[in-house]
Amino acid sequence: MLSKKNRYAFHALEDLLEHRSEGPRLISEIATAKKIPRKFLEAILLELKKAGFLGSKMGKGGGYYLLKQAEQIRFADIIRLIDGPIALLPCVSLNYYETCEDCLEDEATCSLRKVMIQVRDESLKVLESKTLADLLKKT
Amino acid sequence: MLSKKNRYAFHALEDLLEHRSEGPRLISEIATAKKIPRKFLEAILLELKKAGFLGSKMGKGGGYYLLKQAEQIRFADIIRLIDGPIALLPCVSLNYYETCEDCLEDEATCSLRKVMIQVRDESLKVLESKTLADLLKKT
DNA sequence: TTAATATTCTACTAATTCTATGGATTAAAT
DNA sequence: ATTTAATCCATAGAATTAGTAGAATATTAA
Repeated sequence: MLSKKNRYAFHALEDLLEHRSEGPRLISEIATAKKIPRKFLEAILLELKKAGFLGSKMGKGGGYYLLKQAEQIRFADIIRLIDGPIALLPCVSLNYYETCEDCLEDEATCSLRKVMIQVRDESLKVLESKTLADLLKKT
Repeated sequence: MLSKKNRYAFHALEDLLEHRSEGPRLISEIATAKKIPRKFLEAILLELKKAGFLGSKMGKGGGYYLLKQAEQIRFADIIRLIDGPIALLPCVSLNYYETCEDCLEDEATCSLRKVMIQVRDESLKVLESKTLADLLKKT
C-alpha cells in the first residue's frame, strides 16, 4: 500500500496542477484544499522540490508551483521518491536494488525472484505510463 | 515491498514442497534449511495452517505438511494472508476494501483511484496466475 | 503411565518506520 | 523596517514489524 505521505503527495500535485494558472500557491492553501496537515505537507513539498518536480518562491507572493509539464510527471517517479521501491523484493528493484539475502541459491536461479520480476514489469507498465495529466481526465 | 515475514512464508512453503514425499517436516528442519528464526517461523506456519494451506501433527513423527496441491496455492493468496492488501490504496482493494478518506470527491470520479485500479488489475493478473508450482520450475 | 517429542498458545520486548508538530531561520516584497 | 512565506532542525508519539521466552497441550512409544 502507498503510505499516507505518498497519497498526500499526489493530492498536493493535483492541487498545484488545478491552480497552475494562478501563480505560486501557498502551502496553507494546499493544506486546506486537500485536507493535509500543514507541517507534514511542508516536508512533502520540500522533498518534491529537491527532486526537481516543483519550484518555490519565498516571501510575499511566494508559494509552490510545478516545474514540469503534467505529462512529464509519472506515477512511478513520485512513488519511488516518497515510498521507495515499487518492486516486491529488493533483489528485483531497478532503482533500489540490493543483493537479496533471501535468495538462498544464486539470484539467477531463485524462483521466487522470477515471479516477482514479472509482477514488477506489469506494475511498471502502468505506473510509468500514467502521469499527472491522467489525474485531470475526469472521464 | 513484501515483509520479511512474507518472504519467510514463501521459503517455508517451498521447503515443504521440496520435501513433500518425506512426510511431516519439523519446524526446526525448515528453519535450518531456509535460515529462518525458529520462533518466528513457528508463528508463520501456524498462520498458514489456520488459513487452510497446511496441516500439522504433534508429537513424535509430527511436523507440518501441505494440504493443497502446489497449483492451488497462488502467490496472491499468500501475500493477502501475510501482508494484507495487494492494492496500493484501501479504496481499491478487493479483499480489504475501506472507504477512502483520501478520495475528497466521491470514489466514482476520483482520478487517483482510477489509475490505482489499473495497477491492481495488472498485478493481480500475475499474482493470481502464479502458484507454488512455479517455484519448482527451475528453468 | 511415563518419558520424550513436537506443535500450540500467551505474553512480551526491541527496533524500525510512519505520521505529525514546534519553533527558529532565511529570503523576498513593499 | 515590517510582513509574508518558505526552509531548516529537532523531536515526539503511534503503529507496525521482527523476534524471543516459556508454559501448555497433544501424540507416540516404551
